[in-house]
Amino acid sequence: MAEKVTSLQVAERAGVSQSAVSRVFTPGASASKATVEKVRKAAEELGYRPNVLARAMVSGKSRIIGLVVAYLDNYFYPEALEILSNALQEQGYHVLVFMTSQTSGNIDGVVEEILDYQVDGIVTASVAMSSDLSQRCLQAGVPVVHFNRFESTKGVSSVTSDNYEGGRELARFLVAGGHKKIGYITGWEGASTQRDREAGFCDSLADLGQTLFAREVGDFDADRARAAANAMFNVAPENRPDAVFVANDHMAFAVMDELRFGLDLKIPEDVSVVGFDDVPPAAWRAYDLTTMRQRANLMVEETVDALLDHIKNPSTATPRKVAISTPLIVRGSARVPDIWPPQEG
Amino acid sequence: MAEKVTSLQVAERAGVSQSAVSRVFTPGASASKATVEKVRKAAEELGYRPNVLARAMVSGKSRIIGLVVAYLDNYFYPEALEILSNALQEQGYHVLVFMTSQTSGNIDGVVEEILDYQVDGIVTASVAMSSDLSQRCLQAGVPVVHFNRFESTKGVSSVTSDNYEGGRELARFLVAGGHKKIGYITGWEGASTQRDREAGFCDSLADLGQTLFAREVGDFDADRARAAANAMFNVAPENRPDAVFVANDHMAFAVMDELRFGLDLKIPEDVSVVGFDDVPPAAWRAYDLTTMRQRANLMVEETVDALLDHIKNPSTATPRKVAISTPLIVRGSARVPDIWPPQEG
DNA sequence: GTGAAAGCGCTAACAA
DNA sequence: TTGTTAGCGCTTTCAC
Repeated sequence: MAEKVTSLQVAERAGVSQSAVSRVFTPGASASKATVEKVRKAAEELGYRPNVLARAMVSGKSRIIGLVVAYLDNYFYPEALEILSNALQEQGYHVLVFMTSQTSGNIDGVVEEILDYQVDGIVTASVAMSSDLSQRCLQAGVPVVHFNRFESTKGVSSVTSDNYEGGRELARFLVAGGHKKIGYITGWEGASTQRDREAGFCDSLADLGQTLFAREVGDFDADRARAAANAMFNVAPENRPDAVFVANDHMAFAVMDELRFGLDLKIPEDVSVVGFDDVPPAAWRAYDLTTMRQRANLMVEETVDALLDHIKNPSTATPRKVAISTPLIVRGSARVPDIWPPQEG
Repeated sequence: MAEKVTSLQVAERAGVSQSAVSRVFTPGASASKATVEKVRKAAEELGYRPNVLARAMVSGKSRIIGLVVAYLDNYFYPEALEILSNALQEQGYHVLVFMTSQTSGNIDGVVEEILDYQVDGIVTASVAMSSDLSQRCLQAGVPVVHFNRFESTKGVSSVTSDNYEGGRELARFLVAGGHKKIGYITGWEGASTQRDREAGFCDSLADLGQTLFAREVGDFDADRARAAANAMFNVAPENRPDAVFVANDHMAFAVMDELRFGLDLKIPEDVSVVGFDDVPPAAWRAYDLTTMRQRANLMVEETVDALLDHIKNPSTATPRKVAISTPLIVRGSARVPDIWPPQEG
């Protein structure tokens, strides 16, 4: 077992001081060409690599970002995680993952654990933490950015889609498609994403002279969504919506299955279905779901941007509340208006 | 910005030595009831929490596990990641994620980076690393376990499904179902999972007096699988397979879509389709895919078990090669034999 | 440009 | 049981 090689050993072999070795491996440091060469050679021969943890201790920068994430069964998150992790890696950071569940209210405990690792920043994906805790992070000088969850807490940044406007657009689309009895299956009602999507949808509906024809709670859960679909559609034909907005794709797939296979309804002939997220299966032919695209790449970009800004300029950086616009992806699960997009003027 | 609270400050406030504080926060240490109380109180008041990194430096144990993972678009991995992360958390470890791509052969570089974090162990999910690198890890005293990828390298553990036996079972199922022209769409041919599934499938076919009727390469990629399906099925009817085993579910969905919507074939009437993994969408009614279940929970259990064994008993632990059996999940995408499971005797 | 020296916050002997 | 002491491997003044 070839034991750990330290900078001191490299120094001895290169015939320089230990601090010289440190400088060679420190990006912004100065060393003569000769020294650099000697050191690199010795390091190479010994298989030396700097100990990130030791560096973190003295510099106070761990280059670790803590990520709190709740549920990976919504396929938006694996996608986002992949992009986020890659983006951070490119900046020389790495992601320490902390799983938690939305319901098991131990999120605060998880965040404490994260802080113990002296992370340089925290990203929470779709989980809410107490504003108490947010304060603790701020006080500890650890910037927090909420991904896909708007948080009004002062001082923390959040990056989401423009869920409100996305909801509005969906309503316009459905109404333009001639639908008169429009239903909505909600996400988890504690989530800002859910609230914003619903508010935008209903406001827009109102603008167009309609109101929600039916509403059921889905909690962002496939099983509950299925039940919601049943409650909403397993009724006399005249009480059946002719279109339904399901608060995210994950639920929408379950709803479509229930509609087609459970209730023998045709999509979009009997009922139009639209979702939100545009996760990969939305594009699968069996679903072909019309949905609002959450642009994970842009969201991540903004997240990383905000995070690094706070890390690098602790005093001057100002919290951001970013809302990314969501293009409507028109596919086959909902009747398409004759005129779409709407004519100008 | 309430600056970092150190154990020294707690010590002063509690009127004890700094090491007393350390002991109170070290699981297996001894301290009198009185001391414990004083220290806990002081720590509480100051909001003290031990610095994991400092602890790691001196103890040599970081309680960080490095996870190298390639592609999260196969939904088996998010699932596995979630279970793994939770299992490790329960043992007081955390997961540092490193993304890489199968193709971009920089896996070795990634592993070097991992080592820099002084991780206590490494899990690679479905990626191969050079045996050179495996050696480096062993030499550094960092145990490696390969998840879902068999590696013959001496000294490293691997946990997979019993892919060979799974392949065999699928062949038995298809043949018992009366299929005579059986095709196979491969995964990435460099993967042990792919090789084992195919070997088992073909060996079993041979035992039953058949051979592969058609074979196309799918590379575990949805697009390539679609193309493969087209190449295999867009032919004169008599040259068309009556069943196809697709090397994983992720590809199977694309194949089913292509068969139904591209070629207007009925599943399972015109062609039976079976997959491997049993990811959540396999159970969605629109696919209802008959497939071999990879039991992620058991696989993770074995992975964690092996890893901790190596970490805790560096000298005595012996590398393990675990293969978890895979139950066949019979759904509607393939014709079901009249007699199934086969009668004994 | 370079080396000496002082720690970062903690654990682990060692004495007491 | 407790306090004292010596580092873990590194970055960073500070003289030279």
